[in-house]
Amino acid sequence: MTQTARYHHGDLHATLLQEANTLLNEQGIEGLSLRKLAERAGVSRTAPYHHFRDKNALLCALATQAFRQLDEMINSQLQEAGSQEGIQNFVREYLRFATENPEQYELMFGRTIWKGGEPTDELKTIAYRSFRHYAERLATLLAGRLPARTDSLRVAQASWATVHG
Amino acid sequence: MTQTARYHHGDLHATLLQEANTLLNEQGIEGLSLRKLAERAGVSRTAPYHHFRDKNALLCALATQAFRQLDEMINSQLQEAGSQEGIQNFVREYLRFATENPEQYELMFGRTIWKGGEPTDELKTIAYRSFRHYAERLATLLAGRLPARTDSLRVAQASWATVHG
DNA sequence: CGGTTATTTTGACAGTGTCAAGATCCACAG
DNA sequence: CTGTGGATCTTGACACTGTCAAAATAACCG
Repeated sequence: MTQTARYHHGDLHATLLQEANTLLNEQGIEGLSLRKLAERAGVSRTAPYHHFRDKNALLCALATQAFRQLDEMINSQLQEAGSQEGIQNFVREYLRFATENPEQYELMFGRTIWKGGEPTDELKTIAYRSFRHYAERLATLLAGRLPARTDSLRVAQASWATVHG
Repeated sequence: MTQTARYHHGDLHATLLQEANTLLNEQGIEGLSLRKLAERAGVSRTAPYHHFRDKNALLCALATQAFRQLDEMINSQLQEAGSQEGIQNFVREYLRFATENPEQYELMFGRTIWKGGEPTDELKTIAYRSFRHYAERLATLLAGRLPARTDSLRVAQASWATVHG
């Protein structure tokens, strides 16, 4: 629906993303090669190039997907915005995402995309949007404290430290 | 002196480390290939393998070198341990190291070594030692505050955030 | 049916890390 | 001085990787 459907393969675009995700979880970010991916999808080595311009584009698409997922998680929890311990719950949920999906997390914030190759415009917009949602969410949860911007950084750093350790 | 000297090349071990460092600064961590390195050193592709078992070993050696440098910086500043604003000075110096040598910093703390390949024993010991020095230094500078461990983490996170942005 | 377009494949190229065998050279024993 | 040994380096090869060009195939639309 997002692109096309049912040609030779069926829907390679989706299949590739899906298989790339499992490959990412299995072998880590550096174990993800286009050729392995193509083989898993049952197509030839260069088939993915008609759905993603680059390997970088593929990684950006994966990261975008993960950001969407994170965003959804954030927004879904927004309704049960209790008061005090809602913060703990929120942070816990955020950390859970980071620890349960370490590879996607690395992909989202790591060097591979943001330093090496240029991130896609789509990725940039959704990343910034996600961060904005995140900051707003935190600002809502924090009634009287330091400015929200500072605290969001704090939490981001804490989650990083958690993943790091 | 550390290993050998003056055979065919002269002292490849040192030359390799040196050239690898400049290559690291020029092309970043992923632009560092053993073959380019060998070409720069004026030797054949597999020559480095008699001085470093792996590419990973080479990277670990580079990181070890950088840790030594950091350690030296920390210890050199230890003598002029003023009182209050000595902390700021220390942090500033630490951040300066991180921002002036971003590639080495990435190598020291980044994923490449600590996740992908296993770090060398030498690297691990000096990394832990460096961290210990760092923590002790901070504990000395902080008279009455939170326990030192927490604060050292804070500073580490801040430096990471700085490099990240 | 024919043609246009989307999709996929085959072949090729450059670059990477790494191993196995051979060549080269230095140092030191005889 | 000479040759043996071990350190050092090179050549050749293999299996990967990303990526491009050109050909082949299949679907759609008129």
